[in-house]
Amino acid sequence: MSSRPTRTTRATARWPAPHAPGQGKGEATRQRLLAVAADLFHAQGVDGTGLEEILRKAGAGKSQFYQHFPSKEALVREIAAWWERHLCASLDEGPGLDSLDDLEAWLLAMVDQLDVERCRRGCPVGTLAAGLHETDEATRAAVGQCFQALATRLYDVLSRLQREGKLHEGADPEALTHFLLASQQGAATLTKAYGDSGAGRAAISQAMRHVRSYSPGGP
Amino acid sequence: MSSRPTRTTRATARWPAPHAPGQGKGEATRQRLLAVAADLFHAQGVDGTGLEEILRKAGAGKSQFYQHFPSKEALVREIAAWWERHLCASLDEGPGLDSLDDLEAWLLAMVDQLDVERCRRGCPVGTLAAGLHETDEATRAAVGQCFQALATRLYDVLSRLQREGKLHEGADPEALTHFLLASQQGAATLTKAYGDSGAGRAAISQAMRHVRSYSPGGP
DNA sequence: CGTATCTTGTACCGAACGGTACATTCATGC
DNA sequence: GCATGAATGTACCGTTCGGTACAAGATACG
Repeated sequence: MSSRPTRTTRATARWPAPHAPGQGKGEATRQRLLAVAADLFHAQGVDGTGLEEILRKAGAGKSQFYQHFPSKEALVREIAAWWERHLCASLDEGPGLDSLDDLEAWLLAMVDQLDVERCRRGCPVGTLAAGLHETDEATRAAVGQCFQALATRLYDVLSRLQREGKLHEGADPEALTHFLLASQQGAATLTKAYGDSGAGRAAISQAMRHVRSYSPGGP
Repeated sequence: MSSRPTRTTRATARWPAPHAPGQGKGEATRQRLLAVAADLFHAQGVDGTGLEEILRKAGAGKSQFYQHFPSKEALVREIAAWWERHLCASLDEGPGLDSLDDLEAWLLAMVDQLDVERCRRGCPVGTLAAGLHETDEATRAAVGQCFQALATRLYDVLSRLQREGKLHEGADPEALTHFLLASQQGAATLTKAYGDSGAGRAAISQAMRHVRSYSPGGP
């Protein structure tokens, strides 16, 4: 391993201060640890995943892990933030949700993803939430913030649609935000429990029917 | 193996066949183990709960445990069935859900229960579902069956309301069943993640608004 | 009482857990 | 080349894990 191509006598700026966060080989290891942990936590839960397994699949040693994270608990919090970054980025960078059809497509795309995983996984964030212990307040806050961030995006979409006249004035964007997020979470839970996405799709379809009832064109 | 069923000289009935399911001191221990495990799994998840902790809180030894359950995994499956029994019983024995108001009250009562637990727990069955590992098919089936049983009850209620004219003919009781179950699950997840039941209540309130849209009297 | 059977407590197993210590390797600025 | 400090590999810590073995205690029948 190691390689390190690109030696250049001048232009040292290429190897820019090891551990100046954001670059260097260590940062790559850190990102690998995060990605592997996110995947394993998603597949088997936090308590069902040992550090050793994460380390093995990321090809890292324990000392590397503890250089980047003070504890497994801290890693879990970072994983919550990791999902927040990834999910929000896919919302912010996408083409934007400009209609109720877009919104429904976005929700159904998440169920499609569950199908790709053979309906044996749930929502990654929901899995983190369910795995919280009663006393672990710091992690709960991190997971809550992740949902909060998603809710904010959803709220922005709904209130913009309302401003554009695509949703009645009487609609309550905040309530609908919680409603859609809950539908999504519940759909993921049922999909995983049944090992089939049929019930989840039906739930989301009904949920969107409700949202459309606030559409000027009628449901 | 063993058993020794119902020898009767006369009136041996006092010690009625140890392990003839349903009586004896062993059965009481078994029930204590089930109740303690159900509570701990609910609070900290399956993987977050060790056998020793269950044993300690139930005041039992390991040999007692392994007399009743062949493994921890089998215990988890029994816990799924345990919740199925308890939740269905509370539905079957209750006064019955004879109106949409009853239905909404039932859903909100579950959120009330979350509040009692300071919003630090989710739905007990949903927690089991989320804790499933990708490969643990037997347990997934047990959890799925628990949801299925609840869905059946819900479906019966909705189709009866429809038969009684309290729901349009156009309503789809099966789809609404999945929809309500998902809303309930999602509400529980959000409640636990936020540490607050506000969002969950809003979601359920919106969900019932949708169901009521199929009510003849209008939403 | 004697004995057979069931029930219980506890010591123990190997493996895996989260976490620490520390010596080595590697890249880099001087 | 050399010193420096980050990056890495690995051995090890005490604890807990799920599960087993087994001896002592309790109970019913002859």
